[in-house]
This record gives sequence, C-alpha cells and structure tokens, in this order.
Amino acid sequence: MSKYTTGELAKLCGVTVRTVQYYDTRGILVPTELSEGGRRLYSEDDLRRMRVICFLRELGLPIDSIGKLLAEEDPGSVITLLLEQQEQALKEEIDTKTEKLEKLETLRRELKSGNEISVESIGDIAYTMTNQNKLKKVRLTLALTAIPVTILELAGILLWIFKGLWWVFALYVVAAIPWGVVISRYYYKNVAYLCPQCHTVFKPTFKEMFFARHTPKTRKLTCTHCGHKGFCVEVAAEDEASKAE
Amino acid sequence: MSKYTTGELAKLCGVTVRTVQYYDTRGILVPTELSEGGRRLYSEDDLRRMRVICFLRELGLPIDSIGKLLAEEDPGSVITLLLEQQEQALKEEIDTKTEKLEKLETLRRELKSGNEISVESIGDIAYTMTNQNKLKKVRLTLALTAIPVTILELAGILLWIFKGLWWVFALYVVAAIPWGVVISRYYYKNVAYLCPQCHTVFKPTFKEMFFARHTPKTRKLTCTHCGHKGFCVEVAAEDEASKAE
DNA sequence: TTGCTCCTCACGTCACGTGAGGTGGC
DNA sequence: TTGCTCCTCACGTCACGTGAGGTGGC
Repeated sequence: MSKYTTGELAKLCGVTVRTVQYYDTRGILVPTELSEGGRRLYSEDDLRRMRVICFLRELGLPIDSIGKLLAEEDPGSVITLLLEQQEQALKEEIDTKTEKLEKLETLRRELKSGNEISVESIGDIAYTMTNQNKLKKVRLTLALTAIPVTILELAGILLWIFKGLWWVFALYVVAAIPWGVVISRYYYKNVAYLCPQCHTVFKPTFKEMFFARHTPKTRKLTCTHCGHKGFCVEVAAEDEASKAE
Repeated sequence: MSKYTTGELAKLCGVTVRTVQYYDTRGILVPTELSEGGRRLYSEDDLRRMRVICFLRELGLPIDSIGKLLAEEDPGSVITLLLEQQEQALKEEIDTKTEKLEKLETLRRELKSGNEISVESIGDIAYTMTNQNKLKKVRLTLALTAIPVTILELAGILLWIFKGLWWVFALYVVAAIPWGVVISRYYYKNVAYLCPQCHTVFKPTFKEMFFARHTPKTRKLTCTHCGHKGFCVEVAAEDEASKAE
C-alpha cells in the first residue's frame, strides 16, 4: 500500500498543493492518515476519489454538490439531476456570453463607421443599440400596412393599362390619401431623433420632419434642445409613461 | 436642471441602489453634488455617464477598465484594444464552457448505458474519457497500416481470379505474416484494460489477450490485480515514464 | 546540516447582495 | 408624526492564489 503526500497527489491530478489542502478543509477529500509530524498522507483510494473530484470539477460542478454526491449512499439518484442542472446552467452562460459577444461586435462596427470616438458617441451607440428592436417594430408595422395599398396601386395601374378600367386606380388614389395621413401620423408619433451635438433625444415638429432631407437611418433636423442643425439618427420614441424629467 | 437621487438613477438604469453606491466608492461615477444631509445627487450628465457604464458592464468589461476608459482624454486609442481583449476573453470562455457541456453530455450518455451508477463507475468513465484520444490514435495507426496490406490482398485475389496471376496473392501471404506479428505486438503494447471489479488498469498476458473473446470496446480477461474474470473496457496504456507505484 | 516540501493562518480576488443600525426628506 | 428612502459599516460569495513564518523529512 503506497501512500501519497500532498504534493504527489497534486501532481498526479494536475492541481496545486493548495487545492488539495483546500479540499481537505472543505471536507470532500480528507486524508485517510496523518504522519506523526502532521503531514497529510493519501491512500490509493484517496487518489481515485481525488480523480473523480477533479473530473467533476472540470465539468464545472461546485464543490458542495460534489461533496453531497460523494456522501450519497446511492449517487445515481442525485447525479442525473445534478448533471442536468449543470447542463442547463452552462447553456445559459454560453447564451449570455454569446449575446455579449454579438453586442461587442456591433459596438466595434459602429465605432469604426463613426468619425470621432468619444464617451458621448459610445452613449449614443448604446442608446441606438438598445433601442433597435423597438425601431424595427415600428418600421415593420409601416411596411406591413404598405402592402395592401401597394397591391391596390399596382392592380389599378395594370387594369387601367390593359383593360381600360380606370376606377380601380381612382379607388387607390382615394384610399391612399387617408392612408398616407394615418401612416405619417403613426410614424411621427413613434420615432424621435438623437442630436449628434448635445446627445439628447428630441422630437422635431411634424412639418420639419415631413419635408426634411433624409437617409435610411438619419434625417436633417434642428435640435430642439441645443439648436444644432444636422443629420440626426432616427430612434424609436420612448413610451409616454416613461417620459420623466 | 433636474437632479436624481440614488434610487431614481438606479431605476432609470435598471440596477440596484447598492450598485450605484458601489460605483461611487469605486470612483467611476461620483455624484456631482451632495445634499446637506449627505445624500447623493446626480445630474443629467451623471445619468448619461451611468448609462454608458451600464452598457459597457453589459458587455462584461471590468469596472477598472471602464474607469480607465472614461478617464482617458482620447478614449478611441484605448477602447478598440479593450474591446478586442474582451472579445478574445469571451470567445475563450465560450469555448471552455462548450467543452464542459460536451463532456457532461458524454458522461450522461455513458452513465445511462452502464447498469449501476456508483462513484467508482464515474471514476472509470472519467478515466476512459480522458484516455479516449490516446486510444483513438492507437486505433487509427492500426487502421492506417492495414490499408496497404488490404490493397495487396484484394489485388492478389482479383489478379488470381481474373488473370491467373497467383504470385501477387502469394506475396500478400508472405507479407501478411510479419505484418500480423508486428501489428499485434504494437497493439498489445499500447492498450491496457480496466477491471470493472477493482477499477484498476492492468495488462493481461499476450496469449490471453490474443485468444480472448471481445467486442469493439471490451475484452473478456482475468484481472491481474483482483482475479476477477469478465469483460474489461479497453484503454490506451500509460506511458512507461509515468508508470509510478 | 542543507534544501525541499509541507504546515497553518490570513488576506486578496470581483461585483455586488444582504442585513444592521441609524437618519434625511416629503 | 409616519413611512419611505438613503446613509455607512461590515460580512458573505466561490475556489482557490499568494505570501508569511514556522517545521517535518530525506
């Protein structure tokens, strides 16, 4: 029967001496023997137990769970549950880390595309990023309501050209006017703009917004807060309820 | 100019009061004003700064890094590096967690396929799992050396049948004998067996191993340690160097 | 006798959570 | 005056790492 010292056991299991000592104080691997000088002596069984412990630790199981598992009369009942829990936990951690990674990459892309990198520009990017989903919803709603009107328009044109039926196109024109009013009201109500100068979110007047030059993501407006005039990034408007200040 | 209390700031940023206080003690968000009673009062600028801090924390950046970043005159020079480092770190964490997940799933599968679940059986599975790569290497080597011999065999048979050339097959037979000897020696040298009774890794005699009944992963042998006779799982033999005891 | 290993405290890690006991502000 | 919020300690988390100062064992 060979005996292992703390250091030998540590080397055999690929951990530090401190770890072996720690497992003793935590009570999951108490040496079967102590030398007269008070040194820990581990048996062959201890080595096997230590190997199991290290293996389970490599799976990420916490020490307390390992302790309970090894103390159990019938480990089979506990282990399946523990492993399932750990699997769930790991999956969730991977998911959150993957999300962080995606956000990081978006931030890097946005920082590259912008001209100056300042704390304020990070704030703006953060705002537009967290706001992104709401804005997409608004745009999707717009696009969906546009479908029937567009179909009516196309049908009207085709019928007029090929069949000489002018009244379908007339119907489209009549329908398009109230639709246009409703849709621009909706759009105006649900978006706001981020001033690149003072980094405030503001709402222009309907008139200025309606006639302003714009790109897919920005619009040239005058900030109601600082008076700066320039292209402002479009964002989704905050809910009325959360409009504090 | 509106002022926010600790609780208001916390709510606006979706964190706890404790977190806001902690950021003050850590020096990354010191309130611009204190009330006469010693309460923290945060300005609009503080709120914006806090939002940036929370955003960066959501990416997993440590508080110290955020502090340095915000203190920097020109954050652009630092931020790119920081984000890259964080991206690397996240990727590595995802990788290690994915590996753990895979090990977990293997363990669960192995536990299900076995009959009894005990601490010893976990130890055996742990051993075979960490040993798996070495064993695969041995088996791959065997398979690769078998290829030329098999080609020779096939060629010999085909030539004999269709062309009446018997000497190629004769060549195969002559070559196959020393090849068989070498290959079985190599195989014998590089594998060992795990006794399901006493959980020791042992080497049987060449003769017993050669004639023993076997499945793809096990072989019916007598344990040299406890004398138990039964199907033992095949594992890769330890290197001579690390054969302690 | 000299290195080397091991021993036991005991503090540090990281970003807060969680009381305890006291007080400001509407 | 009464809740509610906020204040400052100060300990706990998790699995060890890292000294300090002392001693066992070949």
